[in-house]
Amino acid sequence: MPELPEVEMAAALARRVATGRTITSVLVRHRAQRRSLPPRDARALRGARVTAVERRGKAQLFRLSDGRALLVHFRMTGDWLHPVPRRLPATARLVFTFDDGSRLALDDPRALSVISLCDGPPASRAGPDAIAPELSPTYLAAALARRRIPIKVALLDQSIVAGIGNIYASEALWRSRIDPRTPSNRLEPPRVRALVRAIRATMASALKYQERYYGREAREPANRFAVYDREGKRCRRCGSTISRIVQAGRSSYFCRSCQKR
DNA sequence: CGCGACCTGCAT
DNA sequence: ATGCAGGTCGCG
Repeated sequence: MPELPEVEMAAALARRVATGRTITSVLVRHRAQRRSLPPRDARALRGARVTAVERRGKAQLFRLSDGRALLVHFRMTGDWLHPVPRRLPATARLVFTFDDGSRLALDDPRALSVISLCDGPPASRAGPDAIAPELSPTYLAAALARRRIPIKVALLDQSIVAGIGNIYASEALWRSRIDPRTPSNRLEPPRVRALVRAIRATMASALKYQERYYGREAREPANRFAVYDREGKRCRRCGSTISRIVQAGRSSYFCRSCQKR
């Protein structure tokens, strides 16, 4: 579930559980997670106190009182599980135990999540966060002018904007009426402005959705997305049929009649 | 650039 | 059985 809004909610949960706590043990249950967090690193986490949990794009950063940091990336299907049931679900790939006895588990059916221990604040070449004021039309226009990749592919590039993934890229382009195939350097300033507004609106509404439904299983509104995964259905704005194309190996959904190049 | 690899589960 | 999935990296 993890694009910016989902990670934001997950980070808030981790913050509530872990801030001010000392890690007493780290259990790594899957080989894939052992690759990024080898046993010696898992052991080296014992006794570390978590001073803060931050989010940068889709990554979460657990700051430790000794200056080190734990970097967590959910990739495709990761999420936090809390509280952790007595009987661990098979998909619980890693479990933290804290000094107050509480536990926090990384739940990830596909086990693609990455957790790694850094000596200091990790250097990142991520662009501005999708909900940060630094994502200005001026900044984005300049970044887009430097390439000529399709705008949908540009939105997935975390070094341009951090936090947007495959779903919200399609959603933001639909909102701003931009064809996902438009070369990034051919977007005129007014359309870049519209795109920035659309990104913010898309993230805001997803955040609102997350606040309502995060951690609950049932009752997902069927109309959550305007275009994502709606191939063949009707466009809510103009009634035409939603198309699916593949860009950079990922599905893009859009309305050919109201999204223009 | 696109494409497979990394993993597992789900729908067809 | 096949193909697909909300992400990223490294390869040719």
